[in-house]
Amino acid sequence: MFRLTIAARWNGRAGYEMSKDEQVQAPQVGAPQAAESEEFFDAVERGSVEELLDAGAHSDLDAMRHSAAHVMAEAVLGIFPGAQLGIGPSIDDGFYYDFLLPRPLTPDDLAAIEAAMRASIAADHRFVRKEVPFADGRAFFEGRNQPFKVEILDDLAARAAASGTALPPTSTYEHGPFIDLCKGPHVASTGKIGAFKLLAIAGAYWRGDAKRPMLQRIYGTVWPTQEELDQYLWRREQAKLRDHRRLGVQLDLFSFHDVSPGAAFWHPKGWTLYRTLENAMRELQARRGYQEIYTPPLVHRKLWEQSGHWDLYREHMFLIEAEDETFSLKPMNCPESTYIYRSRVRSYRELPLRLSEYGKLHRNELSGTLSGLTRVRHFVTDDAHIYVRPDQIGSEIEALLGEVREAYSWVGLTPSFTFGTRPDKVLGDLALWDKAEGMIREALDSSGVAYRIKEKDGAFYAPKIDIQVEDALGREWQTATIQVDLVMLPERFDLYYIDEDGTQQRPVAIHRAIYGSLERFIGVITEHFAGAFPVWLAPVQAVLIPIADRHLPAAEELAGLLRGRGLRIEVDGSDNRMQNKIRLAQGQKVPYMLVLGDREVEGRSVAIRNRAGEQENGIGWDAFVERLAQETAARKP
RNA sequence: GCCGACAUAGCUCAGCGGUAGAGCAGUUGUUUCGUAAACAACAGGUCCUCGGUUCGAAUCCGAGUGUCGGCUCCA
Repeated sequence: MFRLTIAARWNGRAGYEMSKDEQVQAPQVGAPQAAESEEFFDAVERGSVEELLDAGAHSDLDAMRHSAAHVMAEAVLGIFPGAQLGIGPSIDDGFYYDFLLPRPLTPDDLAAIEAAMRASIAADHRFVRKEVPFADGRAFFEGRNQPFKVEILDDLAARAAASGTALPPTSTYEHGPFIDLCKGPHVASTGKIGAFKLLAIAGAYWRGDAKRPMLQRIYGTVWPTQEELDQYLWRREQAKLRDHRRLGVQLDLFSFHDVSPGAAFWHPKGWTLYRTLENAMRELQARRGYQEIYTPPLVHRKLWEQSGHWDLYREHMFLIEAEDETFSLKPMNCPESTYIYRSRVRSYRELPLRLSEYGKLHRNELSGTLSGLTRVRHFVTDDAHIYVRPDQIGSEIEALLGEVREAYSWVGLTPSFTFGTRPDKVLGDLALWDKAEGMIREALDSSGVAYRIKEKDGAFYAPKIDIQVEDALGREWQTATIQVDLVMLPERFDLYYIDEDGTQQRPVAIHRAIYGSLERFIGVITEHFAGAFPVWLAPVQAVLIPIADRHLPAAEELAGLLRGRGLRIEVDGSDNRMQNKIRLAQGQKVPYMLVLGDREVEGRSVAIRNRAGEQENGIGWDAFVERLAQETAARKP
């Protein structure tokens, strides 16, 4: 329920598939009484989708949302009699409907549509389900000039023919003047639709296909009561306050400029955060037997021809001509690491060989997809390529899953795992793909982690385990990835090692990133923490606040002690009043404000205020230095 | 890339054919203060860029760029 409409941005494909099912083939499940159960309202308040499902009320709210979509379509047809209807499913928190209209919609149109919807709801039309023979149904929608509905029906017919089953009857729902192809379920009558609001107009390709017509989609939200609608709108406002793009400006972390779309300019505080994350990972990697490398960002096209990127990834690469030769800014680190692998003959004793790299990557993403730090054209991954013997794959993946869990515990995120299988366009022998998929499945199963399967979601060179995290608002982000590559690096670059028996053997390459892109990871955790980063990550860990000028030397002295331990400290030596200094530090979400006045200077102590407003007075300097150093080292979220 | 919207001071925004505005931030001065805003003065703009309409354009129209909401894509 906390899930926002904008969540569709990160979940677009799933949303679309759900909508198709919804419209055409979802089984009918109804729980009409559940909405009144106490569990239901508790779950709404807690915002838990899972609990809602448990309470059995999901489908009832769903029915209300889907019904609201029908009422909206009725209103749109009233205003644009020739409108052609696409699909109109319920989604998380609301609904949408797609229309082909003679002109673009304006915000004024939304107001008019809302008014017409209110009239329909006030009229309390009953929803009536009807089933007619397929041919009659098809003729009906054809006669009404609804080609998209006819297409849906034809698809159903084709599917029935393919599976040898009988043509299904056409099911429609009718309320008042409006009739739609629909499986349901719906609420009993339009009057049962609660408080709603239309939220946005957007373009959407018919059936999600960029080659098909662009329809106009109207998003709306609907809730059982006005109060719940108001709460939802309030949560949307709150979500905007923790948007990393806004916090990036407020906290002086980074900025974006039109001279380099899709690439962040990192300010001192943001870069501090960035390096702190990077160095924490370096520490983990040193402990886990990695060796860091660095390879050139600008590479000749022949490398990409050899790796397969030229055929399958070129559209995402920035190309550069120099002296009649074509180079590319690297979109991935992987191929170049093979040059280091091949720089001498490798023994089986060296494996696993774990080469990590913080490589600067550029990918030419479509301009319309760019979005803050979470979708950029330039970024850095905490990448590594691990060359292993085939028998080491299982243990290596298990170790990697442990690394993911450790790193995510630093920021209090719970990773969830997805297994992405072979996509349509791939490199290499399908038998090798089957083998690699089998290895991943085995490792996942033996490590005991719960995982989902996403068909055809692998990379073009390897199946993969993707790691998603939810931020504090329940939105899901893809960050880490673990890929088992039998093809691109080992085969295409002809890698081998000398085995125990003196024979040449092919290694397996595991590609992995734990934060994924540092940029995206920082975007996610900024929203997760609403900018209030934990002590170990905060760009400024404490601000020292002298009450009057005469306390400034003592503040500088304490700052020196803290900085001597590598801690990140600012002294507010301005002539603002103490109250204002505290206000500014709160606004910057600094973990600790240390006030020094006459009492503190005399006793070499500080008055500590944390950003939650909690107060501790008379803490000795040495004790505080020790405490902050320990909290920093602990890397607690 | 596609559909739509938006672009005014460092930030948040008002102005919407007739001399460019506010709050915060900034600078300077006064103030030296005990847990979320001391007081005053000053300064700050190619109203995104280019072109058009008009006696006159921040304002209307067109193109470009960027951003935002979606769609498609997403290692």
